[in-house]
Amino acid sequence: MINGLSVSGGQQQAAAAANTKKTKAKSGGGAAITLHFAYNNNNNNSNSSNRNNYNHITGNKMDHQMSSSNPKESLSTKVLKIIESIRGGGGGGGGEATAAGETIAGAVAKAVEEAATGGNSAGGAVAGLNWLPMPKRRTSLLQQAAVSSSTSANTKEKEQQQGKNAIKPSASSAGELPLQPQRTEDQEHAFRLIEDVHNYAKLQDDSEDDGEDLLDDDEDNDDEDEDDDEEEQQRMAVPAPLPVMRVPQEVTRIQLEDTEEHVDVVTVPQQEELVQQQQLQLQQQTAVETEDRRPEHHARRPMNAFLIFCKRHRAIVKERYKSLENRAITKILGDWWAALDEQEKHCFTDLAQQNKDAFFNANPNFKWYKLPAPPLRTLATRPGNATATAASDGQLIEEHPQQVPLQWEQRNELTASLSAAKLLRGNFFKLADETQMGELSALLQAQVQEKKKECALQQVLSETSQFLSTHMPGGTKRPIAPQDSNSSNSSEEDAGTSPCKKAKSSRSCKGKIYQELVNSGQLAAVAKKSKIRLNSGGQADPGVDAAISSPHTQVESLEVANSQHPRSVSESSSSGGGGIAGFDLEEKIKELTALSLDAYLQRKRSTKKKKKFTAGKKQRNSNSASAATVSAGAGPTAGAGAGAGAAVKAETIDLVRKEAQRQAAAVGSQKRKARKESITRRDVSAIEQEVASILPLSINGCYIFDQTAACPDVAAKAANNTTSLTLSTTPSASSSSSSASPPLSSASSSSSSSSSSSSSSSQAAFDVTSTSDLLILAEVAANRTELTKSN
DNA sequence: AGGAATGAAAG
DNA sequence: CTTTCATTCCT
Repeated sequence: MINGLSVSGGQQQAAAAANTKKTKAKSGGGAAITLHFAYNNNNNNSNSSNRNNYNHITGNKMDHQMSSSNPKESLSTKVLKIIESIRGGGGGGGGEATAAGETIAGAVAKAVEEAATGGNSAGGAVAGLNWLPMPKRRTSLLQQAAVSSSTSANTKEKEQQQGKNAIKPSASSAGELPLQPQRTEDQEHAFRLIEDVHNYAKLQDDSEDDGEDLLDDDEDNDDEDEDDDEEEQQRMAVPAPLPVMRVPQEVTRIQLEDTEEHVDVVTVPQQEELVQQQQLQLQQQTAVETEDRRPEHHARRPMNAFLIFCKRHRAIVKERYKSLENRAITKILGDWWAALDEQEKHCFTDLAQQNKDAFFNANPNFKWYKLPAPPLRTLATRPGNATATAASDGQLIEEHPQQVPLQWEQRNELTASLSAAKLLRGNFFKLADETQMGELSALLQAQVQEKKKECALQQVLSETSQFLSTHMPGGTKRPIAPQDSNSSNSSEEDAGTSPCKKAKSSRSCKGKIYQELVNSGQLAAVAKKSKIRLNSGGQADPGVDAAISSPHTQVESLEVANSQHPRSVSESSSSGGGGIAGFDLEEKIKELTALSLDAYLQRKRSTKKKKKFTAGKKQRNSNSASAATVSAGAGPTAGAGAGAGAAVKAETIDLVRKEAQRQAAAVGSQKRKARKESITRRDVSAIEQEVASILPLSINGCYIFDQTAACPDVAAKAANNTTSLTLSTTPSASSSSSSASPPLSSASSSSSSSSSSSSSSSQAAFDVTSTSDLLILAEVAANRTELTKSN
């Protein structure tokens, strides 16, 4: 029943959206208002940063309207009746809906009024939506659905019309009209249409949809086909009156999933212009999302421990060495990983194992080898690339997807998703009943934005760990299409199963939430309120951010993180093992203790020193010139940190290489040959060593290495280092010193290393100064690579 | 059985 | 391109 209501609303809205040309202003406006209202009530918690403002605004408007307009019982009653009638076969759900309807009757009536003003019945539907068990997301979903429908409607309408005949147009017209009977017939048609739509959707994917639901849609569709036909029919029944094909799908998705509050944009749109703009944006976003989503058809391989490690620490390393190329960072990460103890690795390996288990659980059929080598994501999934590549891929995939790829995991996911969806539903209901309802009432009565935010935040925080985190993906949709796309598919249902996707989604949401919190300054309060897990989960982000953002505190933060996180990690790991609850791989990753890069560097230093002492004495001879230069540069700079090491460091290169080799050998984890790795590792080790030697200086000097500006000392040191480095490098071979301009780093290093293995560009490395350490590092890295290559 | 190949994340 | 790792395919 409830679903039906929501569905109806969604349809209407969708229809309105579809009709945008015609009745955009009225229908859209009314729908938007109603949506807003609903959103406010339900989503208070949801958090979204921007939304709050909009929501509040809308809420205020709503209130005014509410107060001003007398509830039209007749309308409300009609709506209720209609809903009931729709529910008809629904059964159990009806009772709840009715009860809720009574309580909310006033709201509904108001909504109806609004709708009447807008010319749409959407208001009623929306009001109905408010109660819907689906807590936050539903409303948002509904909104999204409406939006997506509007956006997608444009695109899909054609297809639908083509495939489905004229039904849709009639529907659109009907959609404008208030809810009307003939549901049985309509329903039937709707069902048929829906099925068709599903088929289309499968083919086309979810491109239109939000970004979240792709998998869900697929799953839903499949489920429908296989299992959930009945449920879907019931659900679908509501939408039937409205012809729009897409809406039903979206609605179903909404029900199952709980996307999130993307609606922000949607919420605002009372005015035509705004609506149109939003629609445009949405369309673009949706397009991007759609594109992104498609590639996901194929389940991605679960990340291994190392990748998880990279995911967790890449940002940290990158933060420290901004100038370094991603590849160089990867190398460092690889070396770092190699340097880690089993215990340290255990967290990651364990998490990887869990993730893998969950993943295979989710899709038992998954095969590592996708023989046909489907287009897959490659670049497409990537955030930056997503659009262009995704588009092409998406098209390709669209046609094929189901046909070929069916095999993969979809079915499995579907099955799993069903269970997950059920679980989610149950949870949602609980959530809706407990949290939101109370808040809704409270909100209705007293509307304090702050309170709302707090409540929302609290709830979000509390819930985030479990559901929201998993579902959140859509929240960020608009701003960040790619992530959403990734997370979107599996996010909901996968909650139980597909970690990766969820993680992404959760991330973005959390990030937003966190930002909001920070902005509002309520973070602390919220954290306190939320407590425990929230702290681990919620703070995890902040902690990371803080660590990254504030260089000074980095070390401390890292330490703190280590101290704190371990608990969380242990908890997560332990709980995760049994917990199951959606595997938020991201959360877990975040929770994983962030190993301190400093510790790693120090280790390296120490190892180097030791080796140097031992081996250094023996072989100081080899490259005296280079060593001398290096020592000269490094020695002074090293100062406090390296201290004794400085002089010793002079040996550098040869020793470094040897050490690298030794380390590689020592690592031994490698099953395979030393092969390239030895080479690469050599490079890496060399780079790291150099970096370490250099960095310590900066670190010691400022202790916080803000990198760029940081302290004057740092700059000076950087200059020194650069010179020394350049010197050291120059003698050997080419000069990586691309430093021409500050922005060099990656480009320069890459170019130098790749392009000129020889000494093509030996120029002024001295310029660097500005970027300081990072640049130096980059240069060093480049030099290393060159050196290794040359050698 | 072992080597080669593949792809997972992230720029 | 780059890392490690897990997996599969091929010889």
